[in-house]
Amino acid sequence: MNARETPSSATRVTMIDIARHAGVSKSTVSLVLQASPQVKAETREKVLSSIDKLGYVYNRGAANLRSARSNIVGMVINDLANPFFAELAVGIERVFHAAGYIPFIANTIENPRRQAEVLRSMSEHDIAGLIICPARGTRPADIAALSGLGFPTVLAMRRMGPGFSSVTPDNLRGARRATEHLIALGHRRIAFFGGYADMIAQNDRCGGWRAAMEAADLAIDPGWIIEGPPNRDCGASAIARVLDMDNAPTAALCFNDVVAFGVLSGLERRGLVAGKDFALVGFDDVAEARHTNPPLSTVHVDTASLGERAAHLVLRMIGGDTRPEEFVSDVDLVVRASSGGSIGRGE
Amino acid sequence: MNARETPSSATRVTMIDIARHAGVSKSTVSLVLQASPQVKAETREKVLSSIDKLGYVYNRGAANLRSARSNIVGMVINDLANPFFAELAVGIERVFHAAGYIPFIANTIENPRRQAEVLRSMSEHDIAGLIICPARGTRPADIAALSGLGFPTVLAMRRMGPGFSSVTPDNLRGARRATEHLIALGHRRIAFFGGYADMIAQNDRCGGWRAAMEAADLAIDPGWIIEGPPNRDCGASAIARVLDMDNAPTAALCFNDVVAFGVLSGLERRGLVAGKDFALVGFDDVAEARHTNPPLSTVHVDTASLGERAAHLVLRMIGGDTRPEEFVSDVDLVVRASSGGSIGRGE
DNA sequence: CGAATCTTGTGGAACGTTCCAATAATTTGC
DNA sequence: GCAAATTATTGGAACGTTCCACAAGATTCG
Repeated sequence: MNARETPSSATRVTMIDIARHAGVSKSTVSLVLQASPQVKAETREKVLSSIDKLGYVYNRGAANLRSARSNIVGMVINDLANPFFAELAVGIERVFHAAGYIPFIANTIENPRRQAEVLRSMSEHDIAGLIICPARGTRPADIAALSGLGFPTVLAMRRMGPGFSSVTPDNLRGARRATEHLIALGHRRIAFFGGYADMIAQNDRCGGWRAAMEAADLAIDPGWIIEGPPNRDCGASAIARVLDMDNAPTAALCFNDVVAFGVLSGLERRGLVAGKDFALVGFDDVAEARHTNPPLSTVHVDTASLGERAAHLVLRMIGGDTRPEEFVSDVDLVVRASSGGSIGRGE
Repeated sequence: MNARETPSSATRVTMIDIARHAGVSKSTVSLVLQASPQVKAETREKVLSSIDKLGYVYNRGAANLRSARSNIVGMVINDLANPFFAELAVGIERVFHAAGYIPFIANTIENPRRQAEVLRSMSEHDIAGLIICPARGTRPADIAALSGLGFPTVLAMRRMGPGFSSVTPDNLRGARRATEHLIALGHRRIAFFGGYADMIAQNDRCGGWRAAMEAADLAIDPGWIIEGPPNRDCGASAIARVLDMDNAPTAALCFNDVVAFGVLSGLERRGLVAGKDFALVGFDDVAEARHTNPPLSTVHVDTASLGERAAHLVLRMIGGDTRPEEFVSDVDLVVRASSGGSIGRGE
């Protein structure tokens, strides 16, 4: 039935078996598998057919050990359940796959200890390169230590200054434009929800918001800045908290879309509707943002291409060109219904 | 400054270097690293300190080669951009990480050729086990071939009968209950959107819909079944197509939430609102479902625990207990606004 | 036609571990 | 205080590749 010999015994088929079966040396088999041009077509056929007959499967671990070259790359994500990071991962994976690399993936859930564990595990596996979205609390020294490990590293969604490759959206500019949009709609009291001050991305986005507020001569109530994990719950509780203030804001910029989704449910729970009773803008423009109730105004990030860019950068560095590069991708404000028309005006 | 000697030269630190530095044999170093109880505490300390001083990093590839045991597992997902699969992946990754395994991840985007490529790549890396959500068009023989490769395989979201381990939600029952819900609301013409008939999951979900229709003695117009890829576009175009029929349905069950999201935008584009002008139910209950406009009625799947279950199953099989298990997880109908009140009643 | 060159193929060492059998060091029992 | 038993440690072979230096045969060329 099956042309292949079923290897019922536990021993695996190796290059040596192929060599014996094809009547050549193991070196020749190796050459064939590396598609070396210096083996005669006829010999190649013989070897290939033996490989097929015996059901041989290449052992990349052994090859890697001997050649000191690996086709494994690492991908450290801090929140894979956030659609933004999932989209990013998809872009990265696509490029790596096309280039013949296969990624380890790890989800740190913003936990530095977990991050340290997976980084160690990945180095033990001798990865050729790494893309990492550093968990909150990662110190620059932690990243710097990676460079001693012998593989190129690209930071995603977090810059670390010259000397480190990174790929980020233009957080500051995006946040600033989103805030200006709210101001133009007449809002004077605008809040910022989500993220922690010790996260660089939060710093930039919050900084953009602050810059816009200051440029418009608007005072900032410290109570309008609600820190928290970048998830739905954070958004829901932030909006609840802020609406009870004396000096309640009439609009908010969120650290990201997921936080904004939480705000949406928080508003709904109080019978309020975004875009009418409260103006809301997110950040990232994940696919779901256009389907929310109401559709979410947000800062569009070209996520997939950001991921692809990161992957290409790693590949370039693996290729020997190790010059670091800091790539900042352009962003766009996408106005949908959640930032609304004209409430809060005239105040 | 740094206690570690910076290995400026290209040669990596190996167990032999540690052995030399600690004044023991490489075997002893190996024993220490395997936490063998048969090495004296004092020796262990010596070795550990040398490891720390020289900045040694364990080479799992070499270990794996010699011991024929791997701590890599494979995870083949067909659409990581779908939040459902992302949630699934998170659950799986969590369990594997805790058990000391590290996953390769690959996104097949429903492409069998890509799937074949990644499976080959994973076998070449000698994975210890595999969880796969088979791409559309995967034949049972393709999966059966995997079992000859020497690692346990668990199917996720697709059964393949006894002999194969799998983990799936109760698709048939979920779809049936969702449809009964729509029927109870008075709908008589109910459509089914998304997926292809050659996908098992679609078969089951569509089958559940059909069963409920038949049980209620409702005729099915073949035009109500719109096949397509399980993504937003499919939902958007399906609703557009169906609303122009003579015999237009007043409600629809979608293959999954993402398709339902597309229907939501399709409806909006025509100025219709789900739950009022058309009743809509999704499947999966991804996190975003409660934030859509209007919130989506859907069949709740306990995704994370489904993923965890799959991972535990693989681990059990790696552990030597290779009895296959078909796990079917319970589902629940979650009624939100999109399935609405009472339109379409009375025909 | 002999040397040089090119083409094709080869055997053995090496990669960094684990495993095994054997030895060395220590403790126990009487 | 000596054999036996136990505990700690060790050297070398092995895992499945790639790499290197070399060799045998074919071809070119003046």
